[in-house]
Amino acid sequence: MKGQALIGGDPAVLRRLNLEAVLRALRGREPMTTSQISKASSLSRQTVDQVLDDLARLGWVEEVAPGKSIGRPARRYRFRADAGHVLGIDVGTHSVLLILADLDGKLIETRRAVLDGEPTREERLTTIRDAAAGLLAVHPASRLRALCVGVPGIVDGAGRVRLSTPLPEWNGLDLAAEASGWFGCPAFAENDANLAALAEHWRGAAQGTDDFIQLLTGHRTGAALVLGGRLHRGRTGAAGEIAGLAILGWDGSDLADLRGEADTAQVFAAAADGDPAAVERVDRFARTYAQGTAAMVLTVNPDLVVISGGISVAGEILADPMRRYLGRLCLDAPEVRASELGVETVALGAVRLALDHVDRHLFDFRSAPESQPVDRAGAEPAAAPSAPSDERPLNQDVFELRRAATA
Amino acid sequence: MKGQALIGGDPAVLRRLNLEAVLRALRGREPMTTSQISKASSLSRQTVDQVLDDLARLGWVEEVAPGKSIGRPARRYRFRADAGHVLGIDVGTHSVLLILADLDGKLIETRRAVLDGEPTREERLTTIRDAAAGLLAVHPASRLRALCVGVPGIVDGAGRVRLSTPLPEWNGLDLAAEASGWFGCPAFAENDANLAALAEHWRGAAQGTDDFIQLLTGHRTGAALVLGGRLHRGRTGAAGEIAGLAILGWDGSDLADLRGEADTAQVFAAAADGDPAAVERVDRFARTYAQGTAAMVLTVNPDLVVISGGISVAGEILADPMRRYLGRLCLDAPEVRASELGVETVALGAVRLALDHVDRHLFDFRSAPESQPVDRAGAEPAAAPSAPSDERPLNQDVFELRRAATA
DNA sequence: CCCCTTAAGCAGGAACCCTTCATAAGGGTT
DNA sequence: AACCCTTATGAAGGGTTCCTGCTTAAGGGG
Repeated sequence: MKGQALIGGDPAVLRRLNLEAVLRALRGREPMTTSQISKASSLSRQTVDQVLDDLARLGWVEEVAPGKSIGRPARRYRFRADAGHVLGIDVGTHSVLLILADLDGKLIETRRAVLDGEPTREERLTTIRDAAAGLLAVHPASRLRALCVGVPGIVDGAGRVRLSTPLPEWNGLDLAAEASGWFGCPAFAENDANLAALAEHWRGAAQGTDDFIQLLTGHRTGAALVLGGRLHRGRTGAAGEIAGLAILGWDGSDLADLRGEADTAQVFAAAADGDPAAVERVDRFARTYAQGTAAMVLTVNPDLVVISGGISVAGEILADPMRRYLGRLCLDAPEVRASELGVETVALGAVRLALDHVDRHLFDFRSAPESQPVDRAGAEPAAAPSAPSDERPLNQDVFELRRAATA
Repeated sequence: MKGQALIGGDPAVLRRLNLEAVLRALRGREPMTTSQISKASSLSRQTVDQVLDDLARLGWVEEVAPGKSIGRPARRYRFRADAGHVLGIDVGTHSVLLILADLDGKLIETRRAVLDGEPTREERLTTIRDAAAGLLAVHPASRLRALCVGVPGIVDGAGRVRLSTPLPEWNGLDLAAEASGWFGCPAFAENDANLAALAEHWRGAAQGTDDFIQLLTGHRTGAALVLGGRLHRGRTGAAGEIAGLAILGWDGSDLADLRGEADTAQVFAAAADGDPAAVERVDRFARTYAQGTAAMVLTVNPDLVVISGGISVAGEILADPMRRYLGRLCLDAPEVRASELGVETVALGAVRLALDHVDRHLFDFRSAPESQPVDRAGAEPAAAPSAPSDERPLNQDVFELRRAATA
């Protein structure tokens, strides 16, 4: 039914499976001893030992000093989060935010680049690329495994910019293909609201929730959907564009009234102090806001609605009336939370998306023909033991390692 | 991240993987020779031979007469679609439709049972169970592997009836648990609109489309969502209940006007003949209908909207104005098609859901801890070679077969 | 009746995993 | 300091699975 490959396995597939199992056990946790991994993966200690040996030579794991314990000290291994880096990029109209992170998602370094005036398509690209190159130059030992660029506008599944009002010069640009030529690593492009949703799911208000709606309201309002734990983009990446339905009022004055960022915060502050006029304005905003939201909530019946973007400064002042109105409009109202992630949200989501790609590649023992971006892997870096090559299946690497060892 | 088991593999896992690969190659196709399977699965002919031997002894495949060809005639094998049956049940207010199908989804037999008056909870259950038992009695050799019951109303993920207006006596009933006690096979319960969507995806207007909205309009209007090729139920199974938003008009008179089934067909016929009053009524209906649909379309941005239920008799007479209005309301309007499946739609979807369970069990080489229903498998049927046991992993069966052979 | 073509069957070899037993390396105790 | 206890490490043996190469079998066509 799906594009599931029919291929069944050599014994090598088994090995690959076990490489993955061990890696998965080690990933994101404290260093573990061989025996602990053996228990966790239900493999024999012997096998784990051999697998760890391979992984160590490939550079994916590393031995650390043994811990204190009774009996003979056990060797401990940790996942080498520094075996690769990923880059998340948030492109705004006048500035660009870049985050470099390791494979555990720990932020290594953040950088901001500014763009004055009205840059051309190429100028914008070059500025971003140069900023990224500068950031990478500070960490020369690292190997970039994936990057993701967030764009305000509609981006299709292949990473082409379909329609961006804030960045008109990028309309029609095949951004993913462009960026994958930069550093010889897979590159992705994605709508910024979608990335914000990924960030909330990862480290924000939507942790542990697999079905939620992410509202993003700044100068205009968009929404992103996470369903079944996965981003739902829709046919052309336009899922969540409910503002298109005039009757729901999302383009009406009730919303515009509160969307100028300068004024907004003051109104919310006044409402918090109990100023009747401000309370009334917020309430009217919430009623309209809830109406459009209800249409989406009734459609997908999510667990949660996250309010983010410039409007999220309101916090409970807005979330509270939203709860009230949604409770009236929906048979089965979801939770409502305001985002607490800051300006780094979108870039953080881009990091997550890049990491997802790395994970998919690491942990899908079938050759994973799924949605790989244009991949000009460039020259092989001579397979130094400390620099795992990226776009080949694990078992192939092991195979070549063996050959080299026996020669 | 997901509940992915960490288990890595014995050599037995490899075997299981290859059993599945061969089964998958054979499934739903014409009989194949060993060499053909070898090519399709990229396993060696030798291995395929051995695997086929196991599968034959387990009753999953069968040798058929060799075809005409040059050279030594090759033995040919086919998937034994009759190695098990599934049952799909559509429960209505006054009647119940049952379909028995084989593992290829071929319909074996259909039966209808009627229910007069206002049966109690138990009476309705008993009537259905007896009808099913009668149907199964006609095919004593078959082994029932799963069944699914479709219910008009909200059904949660565990198969409990949350809220059913047409079947009030079933409110709160744990239908899946109830039905899984009937024949010692896994049983599922699901909302009828959801099942209709599965049917359309399988053999109806939505073939080949992985993101679509299924509208179901009879006496009332509901909707089902298929996203990413999978049913999206929502938190409490209430996804698609857009009628709850009054402003969209789905509870208003424009729709009620056309929903009495007796009258409806006449109006559509008159509109097809060009009667201005009828055309006007259909157009007004379509406008309101499109408005509620647009809210969902803008939310999920699907490829297709399927119109089904009593209203689908309209065909193009309704689909056409729907296209027009959706085109105005949506930035990115999807295709619109009227269902052409008949009264068996829901029962057919129930068959599909039951088959999905069988497939998942057959083809997921990990022990598949996912969403298994209450499973009182009952007494083991002494493992006759022609009656594969169902709720155990394939490789365990093979193992026991080996043991018996060497003893 | 012989030749050609294709399939089936039978070793031989390699990769992988598991179990078992002996050995090593610490800490605590006498 | 020597001994014991605990736990980890290392090597050997056995079993399963898969692949490759070779020989044998079974048809059809000249």
